[in-house]
Amino acid sequence: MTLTIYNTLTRRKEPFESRKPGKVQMYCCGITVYDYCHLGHGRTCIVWDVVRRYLEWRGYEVQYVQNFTDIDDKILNRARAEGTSMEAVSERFIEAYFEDMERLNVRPADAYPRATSTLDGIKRLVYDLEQKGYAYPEQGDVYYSVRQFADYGKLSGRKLEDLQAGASGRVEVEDPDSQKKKDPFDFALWKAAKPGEPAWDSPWGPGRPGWHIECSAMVRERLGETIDFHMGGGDLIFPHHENEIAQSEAVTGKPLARYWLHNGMVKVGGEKMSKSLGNFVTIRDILAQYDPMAVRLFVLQAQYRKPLDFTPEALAAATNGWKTLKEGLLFGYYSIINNSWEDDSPNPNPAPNSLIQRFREAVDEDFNFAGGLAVLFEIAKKLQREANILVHQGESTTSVRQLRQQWQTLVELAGVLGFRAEPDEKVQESNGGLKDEEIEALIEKRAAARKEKNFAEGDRIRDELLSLGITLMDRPGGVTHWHGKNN
RNA sequence: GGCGGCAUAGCCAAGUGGUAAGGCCGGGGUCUGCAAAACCCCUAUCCCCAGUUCGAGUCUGGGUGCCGCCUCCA
Repeated sequence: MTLTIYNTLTRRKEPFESRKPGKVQMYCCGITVYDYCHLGHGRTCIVWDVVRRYLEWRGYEVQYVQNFTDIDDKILNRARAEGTSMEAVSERFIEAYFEDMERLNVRPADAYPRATSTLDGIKRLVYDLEQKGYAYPEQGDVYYSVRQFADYGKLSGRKLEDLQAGASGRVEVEDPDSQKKKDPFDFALWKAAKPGEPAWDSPWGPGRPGWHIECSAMVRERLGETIDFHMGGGDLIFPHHENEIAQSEAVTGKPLARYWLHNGMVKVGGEKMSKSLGNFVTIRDILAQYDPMAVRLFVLQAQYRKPLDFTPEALAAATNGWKTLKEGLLFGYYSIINNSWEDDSPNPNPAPNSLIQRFREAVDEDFNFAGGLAVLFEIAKKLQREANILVHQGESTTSVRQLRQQWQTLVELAGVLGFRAEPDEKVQESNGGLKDEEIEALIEKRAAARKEKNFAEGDRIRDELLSLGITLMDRPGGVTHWHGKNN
């Protein structure tokens, strides 16, 4: 079976071949640390986290690097507004980033280079570009000359003639800085220091790096001239990734990345979630209301390249879906099942698992996690059913060995998708503070009342127990079973 | 204006030319004094039109609608 991946560069699905056998190098454009992450960032992080996990599960040794942009106007503005330093602001939000990601169960990257720690590499790259005639200094700034790079536009599928300066309405074409450029699409590699701004020494005078150059420098420094995957949000295709290609490939003459992968945007009310529109919801706000794994499920149920609408209804649906998966994942922890496993001889030669095959076939097709999830749900539903039958009726028609194998399969596949389920001990142990004997006594009292057709009293006792989290089940034959919230 | 993408049941959503995965919601049934829990079952011809084909959600052309990008963006 072959892993097939949609490559933005070629606009096609291509069979995946790593550069070095068994090894994959990935670089993901991270965040500018001037605020808390919103769900859009969350989606990006979750999607590439799972891609990484999947590749590892497929047997690759993955090297994963993600940057923090910690030199930027927006960070500076925030620092000014708060009367602190750029460094203080970025430190704060980097810390918040890690907290959010830990909760979402996003595995840490192997390295998190920052712009401030990559200045030597950045300056070297700017110098190399200047030497090769791709960059020109202007009043302490240094600009990249897009006309020098013949392939400019190959990633985003644009030609310079097609580009319309200022079409996004974000930049004043009459901006004084624009006047320094030879071409409106030239972009800054290095910006001369302005009074009161943090600055670093350079051959072009004190200043700070432009945005695009840090990623080129980080990839070169940490991973090499050509990597396997370069990832990021779809809004980075142009100009950010286009410019990275221009910078890196002008110097090395080699492809920066073999596969360019982009995830779709999160939308709110039909529009892209973004800081500038003010329609964003931070991850921590969402997690105050929803289970992190429900958020993960919400993200992974959509094809990663398509837009994903954020609505309370969708999150609620994901929350319910997660309950099912969680129950399946916790199947092996139910003592009634677990105990009987002890005697079961280990499966010496597990047969080729068709469930795993189906999962792999689905996900191999351009990371179709939604398709893979269908397999997880199939197993989880089965286990949920079996667990209920065991709890309610005491026996199952499925062999213990089979159940265990399915549970292990579910745990394995859920792990690939980054789902984490922990038994909720607090709920499990709470029988409303009552001892088993006390509960049994109440049930007997209720049985007596019911025998006398005093259903009002019987229902009162049932409601009382229910309010303590104990559910009663009247089985045929007048037998009443009970269980706490968590079985 | 340019480039690109998307349109599948009430909602979310998968789908590699051969008669539509999965999730959520909802409905029906079994059981029950009534419930609860549990179990079982049910819910689409794929935006419109025209082609290619023995056969199209799946390819081609046209249309309509929505979205993203065009130097802040995940």
